[in-house]
Amino acid sequence: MSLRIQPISGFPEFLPEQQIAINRAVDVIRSTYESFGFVPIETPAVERTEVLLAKGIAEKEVYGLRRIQEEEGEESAKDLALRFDLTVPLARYVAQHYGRLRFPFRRYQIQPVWRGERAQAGRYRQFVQCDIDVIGDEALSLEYDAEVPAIIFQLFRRLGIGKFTIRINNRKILTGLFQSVGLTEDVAVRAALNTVDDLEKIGAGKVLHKLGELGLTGAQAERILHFFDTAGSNAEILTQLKQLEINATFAEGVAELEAVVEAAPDHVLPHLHDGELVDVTDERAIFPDYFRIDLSIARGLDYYTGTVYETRLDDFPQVGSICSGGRYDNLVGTFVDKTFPGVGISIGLTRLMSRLFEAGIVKAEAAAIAPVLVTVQDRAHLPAYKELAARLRRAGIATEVFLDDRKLKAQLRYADRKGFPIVVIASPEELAAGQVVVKNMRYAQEDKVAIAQLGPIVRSLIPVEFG
RNA sequence: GUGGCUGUAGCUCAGUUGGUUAGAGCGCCUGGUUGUGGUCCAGGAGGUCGCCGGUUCAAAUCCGGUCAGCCACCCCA
Repeated sequence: MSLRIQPISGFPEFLPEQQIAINRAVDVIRSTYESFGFVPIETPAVERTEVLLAKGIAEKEVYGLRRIQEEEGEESAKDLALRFDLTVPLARYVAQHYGRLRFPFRRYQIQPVWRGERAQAGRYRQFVQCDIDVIGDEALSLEYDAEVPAIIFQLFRRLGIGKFTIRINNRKILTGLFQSVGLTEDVAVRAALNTVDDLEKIGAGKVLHKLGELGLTGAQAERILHFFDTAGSNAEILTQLKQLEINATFAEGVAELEAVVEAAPDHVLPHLHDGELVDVTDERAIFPDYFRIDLSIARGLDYYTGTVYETRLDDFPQVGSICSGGRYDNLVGTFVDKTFPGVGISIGLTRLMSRLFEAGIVKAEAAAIAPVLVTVQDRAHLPAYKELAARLRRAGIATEVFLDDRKLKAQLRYADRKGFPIVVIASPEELAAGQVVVKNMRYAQEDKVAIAQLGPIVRSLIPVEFG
């Protein structure tokens, strides 16, 4: 019998060498988040559909859940669904547990989400998000809006993903702007937000046309469009914005944006630490080059109320956003009659990693996760070979023993193909003499060493990427 | 969901105007005698040519259907 084994489009899986690289990236993400005091949580893959759709997420993007054989009265596909992001489940989680949480509640969450759209390069139907969010009780300082992009900057610098730009804006600026030309209905404002969000992609002409469809006169649409010509450094843009007298909402957005942009650099560590190595680059000095105001960023999700972020790789703009988020003052309030403003951001890990592999920025070569392979020459002495491995593991060195009955040649080929940097070889005679051969596969160099010295000697040969 | 392109070995692909036992590269296995991989050489395993139906003496090759994949739109990490 042969079943269909083709992959399902949009549901990615990776080879070991890639998964190892992904996991290493997750290690960096997790440790960076934790270094800022975020605590981990996980939430179920499944939520009630009404919870997921409470804040205007498009229904057609959500996967329903049901048993293949449903029974009468059982919760079905229209009642239960796979989560679409990690932010809405977080809001539900906070609404449910707020009595036992400490605020400001800082959590990170690294889990898959599902979206029912057609897959494409860099666009998946299942992908992993790495979120951080801060939720306040009643109030939440704008300092948190400033901290979030600083953390992301530091994290991406540690990951070494090449040049990127975190673009920031404040929705109140755009909302105020649209209100000033007579768009008062939420629906109309939202439509206008989505339109200008596409400015870079669809061009000025189409944006003008779409704004016209929303009821703006030609002059008003031109005025809106002209607003997006505002350019320069962050400070220059802010100066120009402050000179405009639009309305209270607009002014509030500008003030918030200014506060966030000014506070952000203080959250950046001056230098990157990688174990004992310290990069001499002044991270605070280069930060402004990676963190820029972009007035056309609006974000598609409805729940954002103020600050919004969107991050792209400078060399691969067509990939789209790899990390975005923002401020949501009313999301938790959807589920409980209290006020818990929040701000957060999400890294699209699957998209990010798949692009880094493609571009060769991250190398996925070795499929070995242990640096050492102990080969077996004489199966009559298997216990002695196993003891060699145990000795290495006791020394904290991950080690694999080749247990199949194959020739040494085949065992070495296996070591080569899988990418072990170090191989231990020993004949029964050598074992009896308390000695083994340690082979460095990369430099084709061998040394005969005393078994008693195996741990320290092997450790000195382990390449950095094996930790 | 809509439109365009594609569907041949594990992977990337070639297959002349339809004509004998369907090919290449990579990968995999074996060997090239002395415990030693990565290079080279020789040999080998592996395919009902996405699936179903039709035209034909004859179909991977033409036609119809179907399924799947890729790209664009929508939307977004």
